[in-house]
Amino acid sequence: MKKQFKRTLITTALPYANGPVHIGHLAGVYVPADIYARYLRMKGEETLMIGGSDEHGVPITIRARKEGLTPQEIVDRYHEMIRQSFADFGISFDIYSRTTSQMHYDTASDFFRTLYDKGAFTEQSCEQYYDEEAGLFLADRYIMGSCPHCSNENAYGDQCESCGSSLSPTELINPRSTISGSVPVMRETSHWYLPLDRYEAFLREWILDGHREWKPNVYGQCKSWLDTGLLPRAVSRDLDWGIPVPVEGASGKVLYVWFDAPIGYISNTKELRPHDWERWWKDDSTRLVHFIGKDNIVFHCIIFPVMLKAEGSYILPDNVPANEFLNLEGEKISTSRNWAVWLHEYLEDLPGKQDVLRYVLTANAPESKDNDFTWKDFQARNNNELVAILGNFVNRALVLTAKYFDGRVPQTTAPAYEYDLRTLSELASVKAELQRYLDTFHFREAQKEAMNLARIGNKYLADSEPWKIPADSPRLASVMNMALQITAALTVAFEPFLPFSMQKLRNMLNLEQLPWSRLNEHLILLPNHALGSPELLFEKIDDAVIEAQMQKLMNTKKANEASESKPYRAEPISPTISFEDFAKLDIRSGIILECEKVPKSDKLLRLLVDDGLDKRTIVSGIAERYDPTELVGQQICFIANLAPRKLRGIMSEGMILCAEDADGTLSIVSPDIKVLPGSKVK
RNA sequence: CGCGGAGUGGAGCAGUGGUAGCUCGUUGGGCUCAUAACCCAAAGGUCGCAAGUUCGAGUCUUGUCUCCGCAACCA
Repeated sequence: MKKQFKRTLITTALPYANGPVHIGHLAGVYVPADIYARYLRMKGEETLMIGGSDEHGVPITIRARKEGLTPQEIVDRYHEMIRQSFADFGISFDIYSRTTSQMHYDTASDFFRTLYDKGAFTEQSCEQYYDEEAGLFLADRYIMGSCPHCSNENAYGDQCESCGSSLSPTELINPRSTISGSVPVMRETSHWYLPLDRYEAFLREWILDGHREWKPNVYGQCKSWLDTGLLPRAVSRDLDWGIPVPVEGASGKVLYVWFDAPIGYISNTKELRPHDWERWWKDDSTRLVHFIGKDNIVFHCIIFPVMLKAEGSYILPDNVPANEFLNLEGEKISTSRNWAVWLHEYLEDLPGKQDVLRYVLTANAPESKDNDFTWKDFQARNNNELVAILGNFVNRALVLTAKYFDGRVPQTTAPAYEYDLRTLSELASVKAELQRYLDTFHFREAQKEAMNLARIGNKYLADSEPWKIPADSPRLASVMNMALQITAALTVAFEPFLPFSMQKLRNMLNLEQLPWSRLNEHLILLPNHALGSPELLFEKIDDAVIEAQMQKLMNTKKANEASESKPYRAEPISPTISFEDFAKLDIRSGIILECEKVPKSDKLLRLLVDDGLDKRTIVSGIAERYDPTELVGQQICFIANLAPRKLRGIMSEGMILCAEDADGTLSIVSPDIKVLPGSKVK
């Protein structure tokens, strides 16, 4: 049984305010959400579309520090930029707010407090690095030290940017705080956790049984999380940028950004509708729909619903139409590598072409798998579809009317031709198909169906050949009347997809915006209605324009290559050590007796090594370079007195010495003549 | 055997048991009102591979290969 809803609340993923937005954002989330919202509004359904910037979290504080600004200054800048981009592209938010608003602070605080008072959280302690001088706990990114792999002295606590290894802060050698420069100490801290594991049964029933209609990528991802088993998730952090945890004795702690952000949907609704927001969030005749990218599935299908469920008075999402990712010219869009088409730059280079991008991104939307945006495809879709089919039909209809009827809608005459009736019935079926696709979030197909309407129009003109009909024939009047009615229907069918162009088209028709229900009417334009002046709806895009864009990307690529493959320079030599320090190292030669790949790992080999006294197991990350079978019998050098360490469950007793080339290629260090196992290396 | 998604004519996609479709591109023809646009027609696919269920499979089952993403991981 399908549930009857009275209104729809659409939320869009909150973009993170530490950079501008690009075509991937638009294609994955905002264009589909906007199409859906416009469609519902045209149908006269009560609809809200909520958006806003996500402005907390560690990366923003790091960017602020790097640029010598406050986090607030950073988010002010990008919030404004993002807001402007969305406005420019006609994303029709009812509100676009931000998570640094007072309303959001209050709402998120209250939400946390309610769950806290209900005992919905658990509290756990753990050890974390603490900066005594600055007086705060350090997030991974705030700790630097020497990389244990490549000895780069400026590795971060979560990653070494020199060798690309991902790290945990405790691995760093000589860790130091990036805030004060002091040496951090381990200190116990405690955090609140949302015990997701307690909600497994609820989630299983709600999603796996109750929402089989969700898209395969969403449903599959949820099922996988549930089958793996859920763990309690921390909802607080030791940080000074965020919403303070509203609990006594929790100073220095803020809400984890992923706890805070989705509540932003609620805060922003409240800000927009202070008096009746609860109708949108707490009335089960409201339908809640989250538009997101695939990276956010777990937060919107698991964590946020659990938060809402734990609070108790909120409705849950009815659907979460998550899209996959959009690539650019065959490569992943990357902010840090500047591999993107930025919305603000697009509008500078191609002014007035918002709808072209909207059209292309919808036609090629990553609805079921990752898709690729190419400038060639962009040009082809503009020239062959928007210009040649839609724009051209409109132009034909208007130019002919201007020519034969002085720009006034001619009187249609009965009896209607059989061919006219058939064309009218096609209009009705276009409407039905459009609705079917829009209702199920198949925007790509829906847009194609709208384009069919223009095809029907072109075919109607070609078959009816009004240019061959005598000027005084009543048939000419009814043919042109029909062509104009189809044109008017186009303003309805394309309105959700191409709002700017349809406004332009309505001006040409001297027509106001119509509700969805009138899409299949054939009497939209009344006889003798004066049309506005015709102009071109879309323009062809020249090769030169496309080449300029591709050149821009090529330049980016070159710049990236240049910075990546800068002339090789060896790593700086580490600080001088004493002979005593060196003597602490016990380096030996050995012979590999056995060798096999460690299961479930990409890079690890488990080696059994004869060290002259005994056999020892060493795990080494060389599987990508060496075939296990060819290593047996190979002489190696290894550090014999290194503290053992577990790797993927196997205790590794030592470290193989390898030379690592600039490109990361590994080469085992080996004595060049046969030596006895256990021979000292010095 | 960590998890999920995807593999359908040159390109991009639809199609969850009953004659394999759509858009673009290609080729040929028509038209000339229109931004050399439009209309018609044709060519082009053993639906990744293999086995199975079935009267019948792109569609269900099992196995397998490839691509994408996530996770893990590099003493």
